[in-house]
Amino acid sequence: MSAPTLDPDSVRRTSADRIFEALQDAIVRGDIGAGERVGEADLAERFGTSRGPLREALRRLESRRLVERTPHVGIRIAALSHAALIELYFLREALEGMAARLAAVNMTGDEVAGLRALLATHEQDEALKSDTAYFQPEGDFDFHYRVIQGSHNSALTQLLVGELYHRVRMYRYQFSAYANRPQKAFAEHQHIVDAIEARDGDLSEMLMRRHISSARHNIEKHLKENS
Amino acid sequence: MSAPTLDPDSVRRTSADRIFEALQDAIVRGDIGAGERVGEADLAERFGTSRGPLREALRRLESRRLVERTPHVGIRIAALSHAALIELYFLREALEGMAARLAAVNMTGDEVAGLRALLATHEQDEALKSDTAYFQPEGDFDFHYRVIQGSHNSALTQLLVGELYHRVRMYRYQFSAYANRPQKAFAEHQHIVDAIEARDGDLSEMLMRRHISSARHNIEKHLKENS
DNA sequence: CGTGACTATTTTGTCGACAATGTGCCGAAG
DNA sequence: CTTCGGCACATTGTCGACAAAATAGTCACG
Repeated sequence: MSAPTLDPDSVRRTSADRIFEALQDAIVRGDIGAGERVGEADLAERFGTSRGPLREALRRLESRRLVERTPHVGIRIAALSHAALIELYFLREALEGMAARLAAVNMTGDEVAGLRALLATHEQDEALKSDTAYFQPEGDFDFHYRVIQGSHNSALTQLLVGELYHRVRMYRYQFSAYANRPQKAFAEHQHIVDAIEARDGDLSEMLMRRHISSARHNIEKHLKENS
Repeated sequence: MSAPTLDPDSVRRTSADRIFEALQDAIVRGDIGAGERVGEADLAERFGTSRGPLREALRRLESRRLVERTPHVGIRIAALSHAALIELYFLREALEGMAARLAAVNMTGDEVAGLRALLATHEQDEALKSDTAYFQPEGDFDFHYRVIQGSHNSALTQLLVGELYHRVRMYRYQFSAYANRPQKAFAEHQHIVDAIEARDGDLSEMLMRRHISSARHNIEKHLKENS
């Protein structure tokens, strides 16, 4: 039963798609420095393809604001600024607050149960790493991702997952001034799930907004200290 | 003083940019029917260019959700659905509510004065057309556009202007089930400006949310009647 | 008569070459 | 010595041709 090419989607995956993902990953992780100027020919050779697919990947990254382009001049990786990061968190507050409100109404019983199970696994991880006091980003993303999906509003989901989250991840990787408040964040996640389970939309939104607002304040504090 | 090439930006305008704008306009206005399948070669010939720039324009339209693409199959103009339109208005409620709140804090005195002046011109137009009871879309967009800009939050502005508004315009053109409540909308605009001028962020957000919510209810009513 | 596989056509994906534009360097004039 | 102008280089924009994939039509078989 082990088919030669078992990937269900990679068959349909075009070369531009692969470059897009690889490049996005490289940018998010900081392998290519923020603000750095890059040439199309270099990148094409680096990823083993021609300039055609590469340009398509770049266009997509441009629309996600991960690269900036000026005609006839070239492209550069998006520059990171403290102000832009704060703006992003204000956006998240409004959008994920809305998501939490909708999730309280629209999430199915199974989805709520899944969210609870996710928190249970986090609790175990947390118990183990309570000393290091380091909240691994992936778990946090998982939680927020599920709440967003739970809104059952596809326009909202696409906006958050497809546009904003990559930028948030980029900042998380490259400004290490983050989280370090795992217990608090975990407790807040719990309260949010409680409110969703109680189908209390108002409370869910309020708790989510406060959760993200706290994260923002934490970031602002770190940024001020390190400058 | 009439220079030969007086355009400040079109010098730097690439062919793909022109196609992008032209195609976007054609889609928004409905010259190309929603849901219709289109071939790259046809479009390229239709716009008098080759497939290279056209594909770049299509990628951009795809990221704005105006066209949908499946690899190796082709592209089709985004389909319009009632559900998607309602989702869009919920998004606007959250985002423009946030914009109004920020505008109340961040708008300069000149910007507020400009907003007042805009409403004055609307009032004149409105007085003339009060019988036809038809609120021209451009004026409404102008108002919302200025409030968004007044937020002085570039991430928010780019999101609303660069991603959402074209879709809203598309629905406005193609579902004619709209507005027909010019006096009410105009009065709501006035109240929003009042709140902004008073630097009352809470009230500004509330009024903007209610304004958009009313528009949504109006649309829902129209949609129900025409089906 | 219906269903399945195969082939042919159409459409998209990819590539390399050419043209156009912007940038930086170099030299000459003030 | 500084500044303006022109030239050469490098990079991006555009184009046409080729390759790969999917759809649709057709034919044979049950």
